[in-house]
Amino acid sequence: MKTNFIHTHLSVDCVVFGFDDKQLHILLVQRNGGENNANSLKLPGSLIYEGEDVDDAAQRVLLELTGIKRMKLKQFHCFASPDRANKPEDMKWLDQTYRSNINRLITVAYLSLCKIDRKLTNVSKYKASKWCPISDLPEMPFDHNQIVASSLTEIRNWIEHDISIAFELLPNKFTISQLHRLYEAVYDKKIDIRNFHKKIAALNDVIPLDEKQEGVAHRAARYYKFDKHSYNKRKMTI
Amino acid sequence: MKTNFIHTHLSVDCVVFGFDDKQLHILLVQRNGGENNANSLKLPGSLIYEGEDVDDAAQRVLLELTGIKRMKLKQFHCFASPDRANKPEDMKWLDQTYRSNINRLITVAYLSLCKIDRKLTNVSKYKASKWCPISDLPEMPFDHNQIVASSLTEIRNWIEHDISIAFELLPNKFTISQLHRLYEAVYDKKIDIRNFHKKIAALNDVIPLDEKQEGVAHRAARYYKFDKHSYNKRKMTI
DNA sequence: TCAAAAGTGTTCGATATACACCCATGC
DNA sequence: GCATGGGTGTATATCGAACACTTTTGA
Repeated sequence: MKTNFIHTHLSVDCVVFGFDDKQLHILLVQRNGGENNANSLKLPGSLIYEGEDVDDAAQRVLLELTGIKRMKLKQFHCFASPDRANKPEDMKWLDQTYRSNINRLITVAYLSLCKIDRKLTNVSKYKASKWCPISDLPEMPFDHNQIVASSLTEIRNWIEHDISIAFELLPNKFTISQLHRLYEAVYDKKIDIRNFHKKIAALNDVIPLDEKQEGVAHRAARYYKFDKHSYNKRKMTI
Repeated sequence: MKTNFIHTHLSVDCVVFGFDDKQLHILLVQRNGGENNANSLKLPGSLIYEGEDVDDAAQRVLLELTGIKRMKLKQFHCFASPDRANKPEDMKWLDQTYRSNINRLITVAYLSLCKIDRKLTNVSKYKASKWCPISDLPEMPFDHNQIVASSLTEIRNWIEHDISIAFELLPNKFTISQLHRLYEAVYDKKIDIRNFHKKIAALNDVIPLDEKQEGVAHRAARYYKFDKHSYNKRKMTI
């Protein structure tokens, strides 16, 4: 009985969302060490270090991936199916990568957000990272496809409880139309534009600027900004 | 660098809520093996077995604790602070209990629900279990107090997304008044009783019975039941 | 002048909130 | 008859949903 208790390797995997004005994307990395299966993309992740909290491990993965410190992130689920890491190619990759006899791998999944046009300074082991539209994801190792699927419902909940995260996906100056398309992408449904304007106008922390688009072949849209500080202060006091 | 990756022991801990018509309670167990600190209560939990998913481990803990199969349960957070298991008395208890050199212990926390007057057939290692009101919890080992604190916001979210779980906390036949007190306890605020009646009347799956209270020193309240099957069917089709 | 996207108000129904009195029962 | 909790209705405010035309700009 006692001997049935196991210790296990624990990893974090990060689902980093981006938005390109049309659809949601996810940041994937090349699985390195697997030269033979060259087009093998996966979620960025890592085993946790000794003395490292899982939140810190996720921050570390994101820093190595993007060069950005203290990104917004949210733990959303622990995936621990005993079958999740037992495909032969996945076991082989684990052996090659960590040179450690990994009998079982459990992962804690995180959501994060990144402006898609942000320059990423990849300081990590990853050869390359790539934005993939969620409508056209490759088959990924382990249960990464399942993790992404469940992250989609999570990002909706998150936005509902905290609008400020929507603005992590947009440029600092954005148009209502961009925000509108983002919401349509997140909720995967049409949203009436007039009602949407009203809703945004009611938000004190989304502030219209005097600036407008230039050089567009149609009426120029006004730019807005999001006042993070005032939003956070307001949130505190409620 | 590679040697910094660790494997860790992984446990599940369950926060089982009950309701006694006045306040929420949590089911705690005696920490066994700790004869010297006799009044040491903790959350029921266990290390996971080889080949066991965390959800299954939580189900197993609940079965051993209550004798009930397939209780409703919900994973809500993974607690992995490196400091969470380094109090001397906690380390000593781990050694005694698992006879295994546990360098680090990470836990996945679960919410569950149980009718407080249900007879529990404790088939487990636990000497005793005890319902404790959430307003008067003992100091517990590890970060169990913190786990309980965060479970409180979780149970609100859960009820909001799935009313049916409220009825896991009440007898099969209940009065509106009981349900009302439950909601007041969960949200920790007064709720207008007339509006509450209206709200419940609008729920198709809360069904008034012909039966009433007997032997009470005031007007007898009507009993209601919750039609789980019709609720689930309805939920499917939406 | 045309194409393309921006911007703008009103109405309606549903939902949440506030609020106070009579009813049934056992003692 | 009184103490205790059960049960009921109305008015108002708020929110979300539906719906179509005019404006600005570059090509």
